[in-house]
Amino acid sequence: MSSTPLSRSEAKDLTRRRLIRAALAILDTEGETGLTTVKVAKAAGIAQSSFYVHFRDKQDLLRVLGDEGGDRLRRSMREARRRAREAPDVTEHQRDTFRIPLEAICRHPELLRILHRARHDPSSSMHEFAKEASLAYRDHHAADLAALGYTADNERDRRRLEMIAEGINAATNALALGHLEGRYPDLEEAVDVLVSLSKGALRMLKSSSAAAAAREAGPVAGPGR
Amino acid sequence: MSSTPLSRSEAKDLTRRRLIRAALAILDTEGETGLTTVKVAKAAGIAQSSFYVHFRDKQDLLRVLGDEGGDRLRRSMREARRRAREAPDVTEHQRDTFRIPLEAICRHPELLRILHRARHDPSSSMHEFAKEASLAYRDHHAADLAALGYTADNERDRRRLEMIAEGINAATNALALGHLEGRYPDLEEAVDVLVSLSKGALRMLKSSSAAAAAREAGPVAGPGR
DNA sequence: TTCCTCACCGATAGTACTATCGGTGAAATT
DNA sequence: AATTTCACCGATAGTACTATCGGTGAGGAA
Repeated sequence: MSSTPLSRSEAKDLTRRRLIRAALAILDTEGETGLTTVKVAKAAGIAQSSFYVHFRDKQDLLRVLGDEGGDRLRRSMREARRRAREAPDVTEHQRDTFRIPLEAICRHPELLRILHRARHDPSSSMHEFAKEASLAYRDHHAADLAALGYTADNERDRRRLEMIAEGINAATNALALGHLEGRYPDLEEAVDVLVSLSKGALRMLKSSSAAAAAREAGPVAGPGR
Repeated sequence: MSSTPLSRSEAKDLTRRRLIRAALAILDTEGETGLTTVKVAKAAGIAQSSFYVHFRDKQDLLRVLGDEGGDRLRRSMREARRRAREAPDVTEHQRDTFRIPLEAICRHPELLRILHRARHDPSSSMHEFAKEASLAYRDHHAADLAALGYTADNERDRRRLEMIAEGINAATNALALGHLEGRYPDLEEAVDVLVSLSKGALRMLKSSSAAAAAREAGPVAGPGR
C-alpha cells in the first residue's frame, strides 16, 4: 500500500515539517504560552528530546516560524499584485486590491492571528519580526494605493498615504477576522466597505494635491459596482 | 513628614492596588507569559506567598484586571460621548468623535495593548472579555456614526454600519499605536485621516439609503477643516 | 491591659518545562 | 560484509513557577 522509499534526509525533512506544522497549530489555538517542546514533539509524533535534533532550542523554532511566515507573506503580496493587474477594468482592479488580501487572510487565518499577537506583545520572540512585517505590508499597500493614481509628491502627503494604508490594513484585518468569526458572512460586503473607506481617504489626498490628481481623471470617482 | 495613620483595611487596599498596578505594567512590558506571581509580588513590594492574601489564584488576578479594564472602558466611552456633544459645530463634533478615542488610547496605551493581545489570543484568560469589549466598542462607535445622521433602517445597512464602525475602530487603534511608536507625530493628522475614511464609508451608506440621508442635509459633505 | 484578628513572612511540596546524555538500530557508506 | 552515521529514544538534571502551611507581630476590639 504505502510506498515508503524515503531516504534518511527526506524522512528527517518530513519530521521537521511535521514539527513546524504542529507548532503553528498550537501557536494558533493556545498561544505562545501554550507552545512547549513537549506538546510540539508529541503532536508531531516524536519524543520530546528528539525536538532538539531539528532545532537548537525553542527560540530557534520561533525564529524559523518567523522566517517561514515572512516568506509566505512576501509570496502572498507578489501574488496579490499579479492577480490584481489582471483585472478587466479599474473598478474591478480596485476591488481586487482589497478582495485578495481578505481571501489570503481567510485561507490562513492562523498566520495573521499569530503575527498580530506577536506584533503587540513585546515579550514575544517574534515581536520585532512582526513589526517589520506589518510595516512592509503597510508600504506594500501604500504602493498599491499610489498605483491607483494617488501619487503623493510631498512629505506630508506621503505620510498621509502611509497612514491611510495602515488604517485600511487594520480595517482589512478586522473585517477578515469578523468574517471568520461569522459576523460578516459575505466577503463582498467587506470589499464594499473597504473600497468606500479608501475612496473617502483618497479623496482627501486628491484635494490636497489637486493638480496631480486631476491629471489622473476619475479612476476613483467612478460609479460603485 | 509622611503621616501614616492607615487603618488595617486601608493598608490592605493599598497593597492590592499596588499589585494590580504592578500586574498591568508587567502585562504590558512582558506579556501574559511574563506575568508571574513572583514578579507581581516583588514589584508590589511583598512576599510571593502574600499574593494569595489578595487573590485566590493567578486566574483571579486576571479576572479582576479584566473587570477593571471594562469599567475604565465604559467610563471612557461615556466621557467621550459627553465631550463630543459639547463641540461648537458639526465638523468639530465629528473630529472630536475621532480625536477623543485617539487621546484616550495615548493616555493609557497599555490597556489597549493588553486588550488587543488578549483579543487575538484564545489561550488568554481575558480572551472572552476582550472579544466582548471589542464588540461593545464597535456598537458604541456605530451608534456615534448613526448619530452623525446616517441611520441604517434595514438589515443590510445596519450590518454595513457595523462593519464600518469595526473598520474605523481598527484604523483608530492602528494610528494611535503608530503615533505612540513615533511614526505619526501629529495626532491631528490622524484625525484628518479617520474623518476622511469615515466620510467615504458613510457616503456609501448615504447613497444606498438616499431618501433617509437626504433629509439630514449635508453634515458630512461639509468642507474639510 | 488582654485577647483576638489578620496581613504578611519564609519554607517548601508539587508541577511543568527545558535541555542534555548515553544508547540503539536502521540507513548509508566503505 | 564491515563500518560509520545519525534520527530517534528514555532517563534525568536543572530551573521556574504555583500554591499551601505554620508562624509572627502589629492593629483593633473587649
